[in-house]
Amino acid sequence: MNQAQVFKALGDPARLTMISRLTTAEPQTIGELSADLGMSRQGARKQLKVLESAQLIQLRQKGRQTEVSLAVDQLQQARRFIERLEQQWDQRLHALKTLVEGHQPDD
Amino acid sequence: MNQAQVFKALGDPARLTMISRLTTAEPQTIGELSADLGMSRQGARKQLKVLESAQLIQLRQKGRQTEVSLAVDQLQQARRFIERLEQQWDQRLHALKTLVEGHQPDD
DNA sequence: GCTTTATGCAACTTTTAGGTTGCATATTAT
DNA sequence: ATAATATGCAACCTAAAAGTTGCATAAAGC
Repeated sequence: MNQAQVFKALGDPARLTMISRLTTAEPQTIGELSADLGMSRQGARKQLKVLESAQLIQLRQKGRQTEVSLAVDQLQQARRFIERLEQQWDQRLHALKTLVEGHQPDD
Repeated sequence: MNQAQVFKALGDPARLTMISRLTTAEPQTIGELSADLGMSRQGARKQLKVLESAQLIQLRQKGRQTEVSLAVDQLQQARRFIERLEQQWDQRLHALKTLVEGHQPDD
């Protein structure tokens, strides 16, 4: 799984709305999730496919309807990715600070 | 600042590379950051503009060159956004679990 | 069996993104 | 002064994304 792809999938208001809805109630059917997004059912369906390819959701056939559930793992990985960036960034700052202090022993 | 816009900005390999580079060395000039991305300087410049509109980086003119630095705040907000989603999700699971246990007092 | 519901898929249009080339310009170095 | 460097901006091209409409179909309800 490509990290950029996951962020890209999250980078759309409609898709972010659907993800957010899934955190509060789950599973939901494709029909439920596709309502009130200001677009056609088929339009929403396309966005769900994007989320599915990014492995942010899972689909499961249930009779004539399809249940959608959140794949929290992928969300977690996205968060951790950002976390690592933040860590790298401030590790560098600390290293820099130590270096500077080393050159000025009397603080 | 729009949350989807930030994720969208992160949702491209070249842009993610630039952000990542900035966590390890900063500030860098536009020229430095634009090298080795497999695209022209002007192409890279466009991507930097995307990152700037998403407020993930800041530009600062310095003579004939421009320094680019990371705006960690925005990264932090993105991470927190995902964190909140994860929290909502597992708060719901706990609520559900409690509810179920309430109905089956003898576990 | 007939109808309604919940979907799927393909073709098409329009908008946005990603990237290029070409040229202009201000700053620094010689 | 001239040349080299570090940029900027606009026009253009191509490809991908976002969304639509129209039609097909399997499952459920009556």
